[in-house]
Amino acid sequence: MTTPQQLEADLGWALLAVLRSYREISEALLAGLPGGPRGYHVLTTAATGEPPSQLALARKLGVDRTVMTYLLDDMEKGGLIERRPDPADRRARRITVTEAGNAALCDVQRALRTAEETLLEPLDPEERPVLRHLLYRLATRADPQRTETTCTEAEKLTGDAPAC
Amino acid sequence: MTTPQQLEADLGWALLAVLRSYREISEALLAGLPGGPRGYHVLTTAATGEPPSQLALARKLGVDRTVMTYLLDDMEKGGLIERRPDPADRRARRITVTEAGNAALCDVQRALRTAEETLLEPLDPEERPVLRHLLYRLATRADPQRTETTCTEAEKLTGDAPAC
DNA sequence: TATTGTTATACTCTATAACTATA
DNA sequence: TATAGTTATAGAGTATAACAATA
Repeated sequence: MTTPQQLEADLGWALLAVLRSYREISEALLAGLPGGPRGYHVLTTAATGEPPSQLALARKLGVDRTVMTYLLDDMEKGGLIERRPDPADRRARRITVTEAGNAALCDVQRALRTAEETLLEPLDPEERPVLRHLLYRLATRADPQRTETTCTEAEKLTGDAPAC
Repeated sequence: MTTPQQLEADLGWALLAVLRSYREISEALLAGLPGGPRGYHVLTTAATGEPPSQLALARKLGVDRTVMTYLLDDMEKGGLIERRPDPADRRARRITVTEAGNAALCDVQRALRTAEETLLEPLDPEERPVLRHLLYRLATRADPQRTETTCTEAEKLTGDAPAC
């Protein structure tokens, strides 16, 4: 029979399986959002700090810049983001999140928080933050610039009311 | 500023980022294998226990059965697997791993083991098995039948020599 | 000359539908 | 009638190439 060490050897399989579960439970939540899961990542990235260029967004999400054009087209039509000219470089466009975009982001974030806890339910309550912490440290190692929007932060940037 | 709790909130992002790193470092390893990452998963699944049907494999990998046909075509051409008629159901085919397939599986598994440790290097040595364990428990929750091939087991099944 | 963003095109991947053979 | 597997076709998603504007 296989030992626990051997059972836990296939890290890639485990990662993929967990991500697949995550996608299943979050799919419904993100279905209404223009751009889906990617649209959500664009919102979280664009809502924090300096409005990023399209190219910076594309690199951060790991997609081609042409894909980013189509994605932002949808999100702009949906009223979630705006393309503003970069005063320092007239080739580039800065992606800013609209009020509606911030509202949508907050809604989705709250729903995702619940969905994530559902995903982690098989673990003991004290194990859940451990997994989050370890995963996050690995993830930021791969992308050290990463910072995350919180609802309150997003609202500060737009000068918006609470609601979140 | 964001607190650690807030920073670690986006589980989906962290999972995806880590999986992306994993794919980067394993890409080269799996490039030569017919079927790539999926071919590897087919090998690990088919090398353990009863040779599965194509449909069972498709469900386990989360792909359409037509995709499985093409995937197995490539792997059969590459000499890694064989399609054998199921004696109990002449519609179905049992996928068995050839000797060459087992050898390839062992090679890839050994290389992946190293690659995984590279991925986990940012963590302290005692944290690495913790992450593996937590991820694996979540993953098996989603797919409770999961068992994993070990090289020695695969060799037992084919009556093969060690080499791994 | 290189870079940002857009558009058109081609390619890859995946799913749908129709078929054969079994059950 | 339903299921396992195959094949052909259509669709979605993605990348490549060419372009305009700017650096």
